[in-house]
Amino acid sequence: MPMPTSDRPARRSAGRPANSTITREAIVNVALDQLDRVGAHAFSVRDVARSLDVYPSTIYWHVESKEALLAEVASLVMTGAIPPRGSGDWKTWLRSLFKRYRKAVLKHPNVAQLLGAQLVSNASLSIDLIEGVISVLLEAGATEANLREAYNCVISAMTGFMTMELAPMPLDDPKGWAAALEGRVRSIDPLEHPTLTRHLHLLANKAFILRWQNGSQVPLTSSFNAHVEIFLAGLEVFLSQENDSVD
Amino acid sequence: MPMPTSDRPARRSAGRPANSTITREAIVNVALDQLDRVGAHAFSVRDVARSLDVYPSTIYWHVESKEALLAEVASLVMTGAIPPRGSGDWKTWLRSLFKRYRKAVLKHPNVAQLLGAQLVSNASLSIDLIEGVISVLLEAGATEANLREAYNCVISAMTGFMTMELAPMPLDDPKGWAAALEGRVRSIDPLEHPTLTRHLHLLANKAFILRWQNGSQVPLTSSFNAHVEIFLAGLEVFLSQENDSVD
DNA sequence: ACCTGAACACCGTTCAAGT
DNA sequence: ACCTGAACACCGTTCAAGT
Repeated sequence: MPMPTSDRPARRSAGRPANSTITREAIVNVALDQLDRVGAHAFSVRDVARSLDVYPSTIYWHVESKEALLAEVASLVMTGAIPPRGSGDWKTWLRSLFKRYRKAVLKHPNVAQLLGAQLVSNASLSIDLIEGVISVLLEAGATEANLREAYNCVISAMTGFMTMELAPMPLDDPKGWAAALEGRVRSIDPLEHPTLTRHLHLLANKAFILRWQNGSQVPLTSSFNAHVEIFLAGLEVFLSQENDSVD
Repeated sequence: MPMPTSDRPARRSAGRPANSTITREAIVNVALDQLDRVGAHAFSVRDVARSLDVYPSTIYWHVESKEALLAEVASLVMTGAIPPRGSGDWKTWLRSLFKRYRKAVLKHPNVAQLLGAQLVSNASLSIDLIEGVISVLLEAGATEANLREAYNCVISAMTGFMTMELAPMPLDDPKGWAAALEGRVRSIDPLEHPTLTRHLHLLANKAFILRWQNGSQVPLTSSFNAHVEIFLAGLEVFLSQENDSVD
């Protein structure tokens, strides 16, 4: 059957509709819903069209590609994640940035895959974020010689951890796969890997590579917080290193 | 035409072949080639089958799924990236780990997408890596109270930066997209974003969000090195914090 | 045991045609 | 301007059937 959905009774005829509900904004909202439900891998523009009860080609009148749609979705999730300036020193501002980013992404865990590994980030992360990071780094003592490096490290610190934390589990057979990994983890040879064996109880299902559930089911909050503090402490050391010629 | 390839003259008939060239290993090697050429997004098991001049279903006799195949490819790239124990102190070992990881991934940039954002990492990163990281962290002074956090930060520091650095550019229209971003970057309003404008020359095409080529075309080596040093310095601070009860 | 060949249930995207 | 309807060129995966 050629209908987008089989149970919807009223079929819209061609031409400009009286009630123009199919806006770009509506498409993006539905797309975010889809992404939340099925993940980036199973996300399809045909499903978005089905939810809106239109043909797939309709989507392409409002949006240029699947990629552009996902970029828009990602930037929707990111709105409001940048802290205002003037709230404390550089460490406070960066800490606030990281925490706001985490909060925003945890509301829609599947966007982490977009922000980290697809260059969607280029379109989704705002110019204001960049301006804020640079200002704060200069305030922290960054120079022409190390500003670029410090900036790149801030952006990667912001996104990197959560990209891994929220990486998707294998799609099919989630139960069997989890059981298999759990079995593999629990049957590690104590003779070959004594240290791992001794500390496995601390790590099982709460550490990268050794877990069978991802961050949306088992958040790694304390590790993320450690990650932030490690980065801030390290950045301070890094920025104070080449300052022998300044003072 | 039903043939997998149209130009190959000799078509294999069904049944067990005399020269059994289609091994699991051969499939993984061809898959790595494919991944290097087309990227994770365009990678298809049908293309792998075409390269081997067999039907797609043949692949599925040797390998359980596309996902499992990519996991195998990733772990192939990772072999040998773990430094041997006993070479210096914990900082030296971790630095060596990060540099080896970078070297291995740069040889096959498209696996970065697999290692970072898909949970392929679970299958691809080895148990030996875990054992090494834990040992070295204990040597560095990690306790039961912070081992898990430190471990998670090491793994994320290893993969996070490069996942972003090697994130794929938009597939279609790469030239137009690059020009568009370049234009957008160069036309930033100096009044609204004065700091960014002043330092844009340092960042253009060499910084996250502000670049139009990815890490395989424009490597961010100095930033990665800074990232490593920032992490190591920060980790040292982190591990020495709760040690007031020890000495 | 290992492969063919066909089929199933999907995709993203394009484009003429309608109103 | 905005949508239909059909089509194109693909996918991953399954499964009976061959040898």
